[in-house]
Amino acid sequence: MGRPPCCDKIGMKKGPWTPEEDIILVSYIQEHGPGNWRAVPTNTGLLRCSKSCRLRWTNYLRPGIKRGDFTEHEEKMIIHLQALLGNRWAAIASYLPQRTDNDIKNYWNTHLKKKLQKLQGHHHDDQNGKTTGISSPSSSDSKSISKGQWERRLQTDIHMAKKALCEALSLDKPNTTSSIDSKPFSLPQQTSTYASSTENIARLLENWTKKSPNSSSQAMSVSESTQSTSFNNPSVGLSSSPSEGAISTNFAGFNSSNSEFSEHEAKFENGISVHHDESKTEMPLSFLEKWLLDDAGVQGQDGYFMDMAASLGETADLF
DNA sequence: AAACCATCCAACCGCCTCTGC
DNA sequence: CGCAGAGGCGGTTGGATGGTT
Repeated sequence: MGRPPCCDKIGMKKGPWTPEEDIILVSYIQEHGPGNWRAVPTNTGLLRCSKSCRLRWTNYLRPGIKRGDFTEHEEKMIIHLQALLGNRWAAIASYLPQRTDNDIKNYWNTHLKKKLQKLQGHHHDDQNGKTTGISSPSSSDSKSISKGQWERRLQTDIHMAKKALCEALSLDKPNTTSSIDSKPFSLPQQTSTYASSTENIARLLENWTKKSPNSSSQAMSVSESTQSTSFNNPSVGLSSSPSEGAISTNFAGFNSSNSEFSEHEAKFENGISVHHDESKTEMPLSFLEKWLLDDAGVQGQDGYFMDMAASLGETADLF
């Protein structure tokens, strides 16, 4: 409307983030926690708008982000969830805590959409144009879905989510400290998530030093000014050195004060797996994952899920 | 080796929702 | 209740990179 975009401010920088900026941002968030993004540029001196800072954090610097190729398991999850939720990438991302909504969106647009379109075309040839593609609520097919049907879907969606949560909470591992409030995360998780962040920074610095060797010392002075442990050591988060304890504690406090992250993690602590290592696909399926991936399970639901099963069963042929 | 094309993905933009006053 | 500001989200863009001709 009348309100100018925040990035219209004079002097605001745009474009790719430099490692220096990343370090400043991470250092600030480590100290103050994410949130109050409006204050970030003013308090850090970053010439970035609040939105840009938030985006950079959530999509790139946030701990626990897994980068690289999507696993087959993740692909399936995305396809199923997209069919279920439509292009609600943030919602889909909440089921894949290691991936950002932007990543999922990009992956969908560049890989999965094409894959499914190809498949859809195939089925059109095979079955005389019978609608066999994914049944996305946001797709053109969804226009034929009545409002009532859509509401039922939504209700079922909520019901299933509730059920999943209940089951996850009640059937959860007996020895887990189910008290989220007492201590949200175990230490290894913290260190591991921190390691991810550290690795992000380390990777950045690595690339950065290749490009501009002179600026690395600058970066270190920035990071050293706010924390004793250097960011450019990827092993820091994984090690069990005494100094790591300080970092872990730091990030423990950081996590607990981080509504976005801690909430995100807490959501998945019970039942819905949170794995910060690369062995995610090897882990046993959670209830929800089973539900998402098991077409037979889907078929037991109402008409929507019958439709889902029909369409998803075909998408499953992809793999 | 150079030009062209396709793909990827980080970042931006604009709209919507939520919250506080 | 209405308004304004901040955060969040989804769509889109454009630069970088890799592959092909």
